[in-house]
Amino acid sequence: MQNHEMWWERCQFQEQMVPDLTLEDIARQAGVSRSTVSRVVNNFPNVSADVRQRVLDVIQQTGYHPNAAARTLASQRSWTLGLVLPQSAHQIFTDPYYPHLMKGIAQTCNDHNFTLALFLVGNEEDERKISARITRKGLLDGVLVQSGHHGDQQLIGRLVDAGIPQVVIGRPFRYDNVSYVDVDNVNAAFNAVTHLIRQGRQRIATISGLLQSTAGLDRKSGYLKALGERGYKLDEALIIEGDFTEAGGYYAMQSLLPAHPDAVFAASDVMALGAMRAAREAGLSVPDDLAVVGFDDIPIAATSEPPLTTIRQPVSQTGIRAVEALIDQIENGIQPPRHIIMDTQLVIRDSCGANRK
Amino acid sequence: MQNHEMWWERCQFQEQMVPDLTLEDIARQAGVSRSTVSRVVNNFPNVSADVRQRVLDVIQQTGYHPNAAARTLASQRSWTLGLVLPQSAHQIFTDPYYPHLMKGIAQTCNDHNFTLALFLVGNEEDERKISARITRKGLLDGVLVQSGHHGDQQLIGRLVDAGIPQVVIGRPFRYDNVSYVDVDNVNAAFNAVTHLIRQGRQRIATISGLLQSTAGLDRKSGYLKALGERGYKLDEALIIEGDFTEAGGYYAMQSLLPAHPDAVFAASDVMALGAMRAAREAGLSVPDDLAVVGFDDIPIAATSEPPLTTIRQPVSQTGIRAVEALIDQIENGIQPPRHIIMDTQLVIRDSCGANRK
DNA sequence: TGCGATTTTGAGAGCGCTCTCACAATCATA
DNA sequence: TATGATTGTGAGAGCGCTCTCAAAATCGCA
Repeated sequence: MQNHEMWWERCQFQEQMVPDLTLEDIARQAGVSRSTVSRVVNNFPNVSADVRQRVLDVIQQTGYHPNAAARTLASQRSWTLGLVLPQSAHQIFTDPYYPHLMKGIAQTCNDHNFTLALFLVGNEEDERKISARITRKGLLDGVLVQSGHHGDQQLIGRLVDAGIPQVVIGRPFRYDNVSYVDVDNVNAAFNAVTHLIRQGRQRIATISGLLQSTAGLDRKSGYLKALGERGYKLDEALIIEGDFTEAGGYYAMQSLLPAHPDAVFAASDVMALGAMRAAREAGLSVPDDLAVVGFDDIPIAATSEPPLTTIRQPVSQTGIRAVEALIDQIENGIQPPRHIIMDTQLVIRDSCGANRK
Repeated sequence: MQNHEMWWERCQFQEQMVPDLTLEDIARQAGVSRSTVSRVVNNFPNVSADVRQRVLDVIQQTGYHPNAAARTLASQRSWTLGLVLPQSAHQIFTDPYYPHLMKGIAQTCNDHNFTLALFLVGNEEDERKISARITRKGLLDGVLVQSGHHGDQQLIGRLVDAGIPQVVIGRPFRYDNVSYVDVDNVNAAFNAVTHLIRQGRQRIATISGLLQSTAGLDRKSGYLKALGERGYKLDEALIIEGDFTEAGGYYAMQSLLPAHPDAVFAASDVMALGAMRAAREAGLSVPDDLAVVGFDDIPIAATSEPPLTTIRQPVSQTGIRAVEALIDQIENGIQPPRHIIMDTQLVIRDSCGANRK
């Protein structure tokens, strides 16, 4: 296959319903062999201009489309990529992270003329069914696994064992031999907390993400690193594990309150929102009594009361890079695993106190 | 194919990486013919118990998985469903509607052993590529189109012309010959507005959805119907078209303010949130000065200030029903189009004023 | 034990495409 | 014009499975 942009993507849709045509039919009507039609269809060179045109005309008139299954069988390429969103992802599926990720992935697949197959694994049984389907040949050329959660390691291992090209989105727990793309969570959290330190905050708490996830772990590391570098001494009372939900942030903040923090870094915006709700209910003013920094830059972060200072991560971009890495792996064979780390950006709004007069 | 729950979904994953096996290989090792292995693999009856066991053993040992492309080619069934989220959907992709819809769809596909292929169409070019890919044989057994937007009618028409089994999610503009499943938007809006009337509100405004969408249109109809039935006379100054975004709701509310509404029905929660923000900035108290009802019941609706009264729609359930209808159509052939309408539920919280002492 | 009915098994013809290989046609060069 | 290199075209063997049809094995019952 020489050129991924195929003629039928340019061709106008045929209005009338056509009987199922085969290469053979086109060949007969154009007075050439099956091989020649195949060459035209696949944009191969070595077809004389007039023959090519004759074949294209017949194709145009008849509204012929090649059969996907037959091509896949003969060429051993399905032009389909799988995207697996595991159990952990399923639960927090209302997080705008996923739509954005999927948007980047779907768009990139489309650009490269790949079809995207989506697998949401909800439970153990799903996982069984899905791994069987994925490891089956002739369906997928490669797989993207959104992960970073502890429970997803098995699936990743299976794909490695099956020798299926794979790129993980999010840092996996064990990442020998696996390519992945992740945002730089450690640095992002480091920058967020450093920013709070520069505001003169003394008692900086954190509502971490789930510590079964590498994102949760890494963001906590960044928090600790920032405090450590500035000589703050560790206070366990200022650290609590959240679960990436609004309610989780709310309750986490409530239990943080007795330790009298004057700032909090939440590992997600929805948790930050929950934390602000708890603070508000406790009569604390944000940012005067409590500075808050979130993570994600979800849409409502800009319009919350007060607008939320947060970390913006390039989610779509992450998806794009993952697809590109996967396609590269498919086309050029297995290579040393690549670890792609995406930069983040601190978006300063009002909740951190930096904009006060 | 007698039974959709296939043996390989039950079978344990083979640890070692196996060479690509074919039916032929299994047949040879088990000392039977290809046909017999095929029968075992597909759970056909008419295979003696001992032979079946012998074959299953070999399959188990070798870790054989049938080739998807070969089956599709031979059986003319791909066991894959397409989900198309058109242009309009793409833009408002942060709406939690989509994740929930996809969850229902993906889960149901998995339950029925179908693979789900996702197509996000972002622009004209995408649409060309995607329609070509969809109408190609051998890739999809049927297609779900999330629609209800004016611009999506072309795609639906193409699929009808191509004779591909299809179920539309959301009421299409022209729905002759197309099956669809939609929530009862008219009634939902009717109930929401009737609820406001019962609270004694006199000047009830609406921030409608995009009127290029049937959802926007139908919700506005419900609003008008409720007012009409109670003898309220139409005041154009109380009606404004929104765009389903927070900012849209905010500006819409601002332009509604001069007309002095004492209640507003917003066609989506995010718009309701925007409206409340505008009201707050204008010094209006919700619900005392302005009662607000939204639509969707997104997660933050429960924790907004004040908590938002809204319409809960069975989004996942809608996806489930759509998949089931599509599979039915695939298995039992084209039938008279079905129109499935889902009920909604009014969730009363504080923003409508019903819970005041 | 024999004969028809039933069940189990195998042979083989596709499904619609790709791709190698050989042959035919064209070209450049001497 | 002869010769080899190059380009254009066709024949045909798969790819791995399904499914029909017929043969073989088994069964029921007289």
